[in-house]
Amino acid sequence: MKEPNERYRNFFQDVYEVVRLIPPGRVSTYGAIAHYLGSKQGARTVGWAMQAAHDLRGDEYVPCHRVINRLGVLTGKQFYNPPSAMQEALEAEGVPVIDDKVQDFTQRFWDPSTELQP
DNA sequence: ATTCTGACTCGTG
DNA sequence: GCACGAGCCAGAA
Repeated sequence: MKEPNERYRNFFQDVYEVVRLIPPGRVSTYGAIAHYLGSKQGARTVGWAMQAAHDLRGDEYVPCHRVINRLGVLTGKQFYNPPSAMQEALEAEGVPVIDDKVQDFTQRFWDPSTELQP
């Protein structure tokens, strides 16, 4: 995963890989992914990566609907078309969403640093 | 090159 | 519990 000679680590590509590893029915947060990648507070960059990943299709597809903020709110739903697509995608996987908030967020939270052992 | 913004998060008051 | 400010990184103007 990590090249020993990489000066500029592609934050985006790393984010994509981690997001792709999120199991269906589980959700993760920007901060958790950023923390797993080494940045303590680079959560904004993760969100930016999601926006860039919005166009990816096929093998490059990234389930960005499973990535939400730390409060369990679908902050990025307004970037979907239609905005309700994100909520429906989660509910289709068995994740109940009420008022743009994921129910049982703590149980469904998937932390790569914890669930994904190196 | 400099400035500003943003799918975020944390510490204070 | 809520509001404000600071920190971090990538891209656009």
